Formats: sequence, C-alpha cells, structure tokens
Amino acid sequence: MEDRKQKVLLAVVHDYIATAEPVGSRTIAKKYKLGVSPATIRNEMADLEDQGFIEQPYTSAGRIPSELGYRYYVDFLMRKQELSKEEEELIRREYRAKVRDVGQVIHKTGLLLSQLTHYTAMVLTPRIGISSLKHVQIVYMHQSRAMVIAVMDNGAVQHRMIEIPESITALDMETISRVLNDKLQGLTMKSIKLNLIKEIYSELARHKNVLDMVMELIQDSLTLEVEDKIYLGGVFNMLNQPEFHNVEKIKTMLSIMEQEKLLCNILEGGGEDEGVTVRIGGEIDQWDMKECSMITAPYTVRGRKMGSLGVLGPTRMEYAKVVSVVDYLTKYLSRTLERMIQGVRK
Amino acid sequence: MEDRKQKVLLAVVHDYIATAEPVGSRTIAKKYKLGVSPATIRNEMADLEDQGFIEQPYTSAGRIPSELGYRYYVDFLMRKQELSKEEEELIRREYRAKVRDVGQVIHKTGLLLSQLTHYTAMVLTPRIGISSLKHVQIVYMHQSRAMVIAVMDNGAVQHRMIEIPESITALDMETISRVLNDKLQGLTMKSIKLNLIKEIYSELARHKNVLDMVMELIQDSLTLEVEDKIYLGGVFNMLNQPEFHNVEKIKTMLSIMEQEKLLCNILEGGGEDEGVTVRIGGEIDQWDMKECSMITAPYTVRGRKMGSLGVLGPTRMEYAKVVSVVDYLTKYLSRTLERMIQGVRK
DNA sequence: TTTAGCACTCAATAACGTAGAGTGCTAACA
DNA sequence: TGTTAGCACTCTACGTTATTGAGTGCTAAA
Repeated sequence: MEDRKQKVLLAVVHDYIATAEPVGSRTIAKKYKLGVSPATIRNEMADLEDQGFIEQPYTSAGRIPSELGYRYYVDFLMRKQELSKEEEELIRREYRAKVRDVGQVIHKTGLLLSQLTHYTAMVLTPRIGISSLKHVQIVYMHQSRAMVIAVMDNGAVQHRMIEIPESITALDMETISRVLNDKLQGLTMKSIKLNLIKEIYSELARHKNVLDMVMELIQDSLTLEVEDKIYLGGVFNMLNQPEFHNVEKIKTMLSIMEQEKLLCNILEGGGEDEGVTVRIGGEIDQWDMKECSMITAPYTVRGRKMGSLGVLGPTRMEYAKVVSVVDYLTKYLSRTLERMIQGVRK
Repeated sequence: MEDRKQKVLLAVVHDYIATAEPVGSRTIAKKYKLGVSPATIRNEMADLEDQGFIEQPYTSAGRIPSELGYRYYVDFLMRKQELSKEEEELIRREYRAKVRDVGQVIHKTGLLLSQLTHYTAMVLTPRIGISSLKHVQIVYMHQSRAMVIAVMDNGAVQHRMIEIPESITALDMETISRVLNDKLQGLTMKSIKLNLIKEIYSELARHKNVLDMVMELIQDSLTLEVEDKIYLGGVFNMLNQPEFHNVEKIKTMLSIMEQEKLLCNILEGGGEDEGVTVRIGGEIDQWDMKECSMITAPYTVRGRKMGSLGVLGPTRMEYAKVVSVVDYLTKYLSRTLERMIQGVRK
C-alpha cells in the first residue's frame, strides 16, 4: 500500500480509537498534518473504502475502520508501546505484596490487567496436568473424624474430612498412611493397577471402610478434572465505552460474562501456543461479540502452557497499549508461577 | 388501618411489583374486585398518600408504593409463599451432585439463589473463627523443594512450597515435623509463648532457615485474616428489571458489585444474628442503592453464625417469594455445611 | 358514604423543521 | 497526472410543537 494511504488509514484508526466518532477528511487534514488538503484525503479515503479498510456508517458521515482495517493496522502499522516506568513499578509492587498462593496471584494479575488497560480482564487458572501421588496423610481430628490429605507431585494439595469408626486408633491411621505411601507413592492414575489395589485392601482388610474413603480422595486428586476457573475483572469498564451505551448490548455482554465455561473456551480459542494473539470482531467466533476484540496470550511454566489470560474490549480498542500490557503481564505471571509451583512434571 | 385501605395498599404493591407501572384507580377496580368504584378507590388512595404509604411520580400518574408502603406490606400484609415441589426438588438435586468442598457448596448455593429468585445473589464464604493447630507435616518433593502442610482443628488446611538446603534429609524433615507437632499441637496463636518458640529453635538449631519458613506458614494459618470472599451470581438478572434500563444506574450498580469489601459489609449489615432480614431502599445504608432492596440471612453451623447470604433486587421486588427462598436455602446450606465441616470450635 | 361526570395535568409519542458535518463531483490549477 | 477549491447534496442529530391518553381531584347528585 502506498505510503500516504497507510498514513491516512493510520489517522483514521487512531482518531477513531481516541474519539469513537467517525473521522472526516477535514479532521485528518487538521490534526494529522499530512501536508495535503482535505480533498486529497477524501480521494484516498474513497480508495481505502473500495479496498475494504474503512467504511461509512451512513452516507455523508465520516469513516470508521472496518475489521479488515483494524487487522491491517495491527499487522503492519501498529508500533509497540512500551509500559511507562510508573506502570512497571506498579506491577512490581503489587506482585511483591501478595504472592502466597496461586489463587491470589491469578487474582492480582487480573486486577492489574483491568486497571492498566481499562478494559475487561480474564485470567484462566492454571491447568496443572497429569500428576502423580507424592504423599498421603491421615490426621486424627476428634471423636470420629479424621482429615485425609493428599499431596501431588505438581504441588496440588487436596484434603477431605472423613468419618471414622470409634474403634480406630491413632496407630491404625499411621499404619494406613504408611502402607499407602509405600505402595502408591510416585504413581499416576494410569499406573495404579488393579492387583496393587487388591494388595492394599488385603493388607489393610480390617479398615476397609476408612480405606474406601481415603482411596476415593486419592482417585479424585489424581483424576482431578481441573475445574477451569476464571478470574474476571473490570467488567464495568466496558460500560464506559460509548459503544456500550445501549442497554441491550450490555445485557448480551453480561450474560456472556456469567457463563464461565463459554468464557474459558473463548479465551482458549486463541490457537497459538505462545505469544500474544489479537482477535478482532468476528474473528472471535462468538456471534454476540462481533463488536469486541480480544487480546490473549498463554502463560507458561518451564515452557509448558498452563493457562491463558486476556483482555476483552470494543473493536475500537487501544491495541498497541493492550498488546504490550498483555505481553508484559504474561511473562511476569509465568515467572512468578515458576517460582511458586516448580514441581511440574517434566 | 381499616381493612379496605389495606386491601387497596396491597393491590397497589402487588400490581406495581408485577407490572413496574404506576397503578391507577381504574386498574385496581378492574383487576382486584374490591366491589367499589374507581372513585372510592381514588379517595382511599388520596388518604394512603397523605399517610405516606404510596406516592405519585408526577401529577396525574398512578401511584407507586413508597418505602414506608413496602415496609408496611412486608411487616403486616405479606403472606409467606412456600416453595413449589419442583423448586424443592431442584435444590435437593443440585446439592446432591457436588458437595465435595466448601467452595463448591457456596458456589452452588449462590447459583440456586439467583436462579430461583431471578435477582442478584450474594453468598459470603464461611468465616471459620479462631483455630488451633492440629498437625504439621513436611513432605519432601524433589531436589531442593518441600511442601509444608498445616491442619487446623476447624478443618482448614494450608500448604506452601518451600526451598530447602540440599543437605537436609528426609529424616531431618521427619524430626522437624515431630518436634513441632509435639510442642505446638492444640495451641492457638495466643497460647504460643515466646519461650516455647525459643525452645523449638534451640532444639532444631541446625535447621534454622527451614524452621523459619515452616513457622511462618503456621503463623499465617493461625492468624489467617479470613479473606471474606463473596460469591456473586445473576448480576445480569438486574438488567432485565425495567428500573435498570438506564445506563447510568447500571454503571453505579456494577461498580458496587466489583468492590468485594463493600459488598461484604453491606451483606453483613443486616444486624440480626438469625432469621431473614429485609432491608428496603434507604434502609441499606449505601447511598447508591436507594432503589434496591436486600433480603439477607445468616447461615450457621451448630448455632454459630458462619456467614451470610442474600438477594439484591429492585425495591419493587417479589418479597414474599424471595423471603421464602432465602429462608429455605439458609437452612439447607447450614445443614450441608454442618455435615461437611464438623470440627468447629465449641 | 358512594358514585358519576368533567375539567385539568402531564408524560410520552409523533411530526416537523433546521443546522451542521461530511461527502462526491466538477473544473481549474501546478 | 496529481492536487485543490467550490458547491450541491445527503443524512443525522436535535429542538420545537402538536397530539394523545391515562389518571387525577373536585363537585354535585344518589
């Protein structure tokens, strides 16, 4: 595309992103100093419209970028916009404060994401993957209650309260723990064979019903269908966007936001296994989101994809800024998780 | 209040709840068969307005209930509306399905609450209260990593990954675990004395840095500022209410919904330690919520209040229905939690 | 005490006119 | 051949005005 045409397109995109109003030739001539008259710009715009990069909402209004226009902008015209010193400082500070458990980190990340971009942030909780058993422990609580705890090699911990017969002693529980650890340690769900289980049951025949409950927890922990949880933040930022001044649109938007499953699919739909993905309007294959764009990226631990995060905004989004923020935060999150989890299966 | 006046008030409240339109005298005469003409009803309405139970949005419109009117309705006129068989069945089924951990139960309850009422549901996670240490365990993971697990007597479990010197052996970790269990078991934060800690440190002097990290986890677990989490559901139900067809209102609403802390305070502001509380309009002391009502109730385990749940809707809310649902679900939730948690401090 | 009749009020809706932003086209210009 | 000024034309947004209709309050009769 000729240089001047690109400049005009860039002007349209920038101005529309900034003002949310259709952009006219006069405005461009005045604000963007291309050194030519409005009439010339009009000619260029007519061409750009023919080629499908911009469109008119109605005869004799200004132009707005089409999806194709945004796409061209993102792919060829956009220049990465680094974070400011203050923003980097903010991120560093926030992460320092609360880095205790994974949930908190995810939460914090989402908060930062929505604060920095002023759009809606979505962060998927890490999907840990296949794990093996590291340790089982039965802790006597009181009367007829005990706590079973299972630790996985990937650092996940599950616990459950169980009811135990009055007759059982602390020693019994230690025995059970010990036998289970001996037999099952290091095994994944798949590698636990039927006769191994039989063996355990025969060895601990006296405690069948306790064993039942413990084995159930172990099984649950090992097969754990990771209940893809998602953190959502800054939903109400969307309402400040003029394109959502229509109640109907807000409604469809919010109803999507309440369907966690759907959101997860959309978030994961980015494809690529690494790097920032930009999806514009219809490229998100969710009919109700035609007027939105998403910028997503997976975060990793030791090179393995653990989950994704992303930003949802109107197609008229500040792409340059958001791409930088998403990129920066994914890396930061990856590093932080790496330090926390570690024990991921190699 | 005279009988007929009550009937008129009731008619106004019912009709306004159903239609969201100011109610005129003709409508009442037609729909509610009081056996008198519109003119008579007009007179009664004029009286009711003088007494402050109903009001006119503008001259020559119908009447709508005032806050006082709703209050009178809730206190004297409203008749409890039992749940239908289908609804009870739904609740039972949903609870059967997933009752594994506390988080899931809270989530389910919120979902049900919003589904059954078609308003916004809020459920506070249980606040467990002072706890004492039941068990500490250090589990070796791999290379220089270990997992510390602390179990409280109230059934809470905390875990954290720590870094350990290569030199440390599995036996060492067992020793540390054993010493800590011996010394600290059964103690609350308050009852751990300084010289007890010194004693531990001197006994395990060799492992000072490991001990540091373990003690930190124990301290965190025991002091655990219960991070009042809240489950929110059905926010978008609000948008179906005609009173929220105004974008500005939706905005203030949503911005409140994103402030968890604030929500917790509001939810807890109900006062009473048991039973369903109805707060109408300004009775919620949150300025932006003048046009909303809340119906809340605390849930308990063994008679001790653990948290609250509630429903937020427009002042024009189906009070009778919602009160029943809230009442029913609090009891159901209390029973379910009782079965799950048990070990609460007596 | 109740009711019919009637004048009056006021929001909501529709109908109309106007202003302004922006275009496309044409013709002149470099 | 590319650029620019001029101008007629288009279409939305907005403000003004008229119309409708629901609902009231008051009065006087039953």
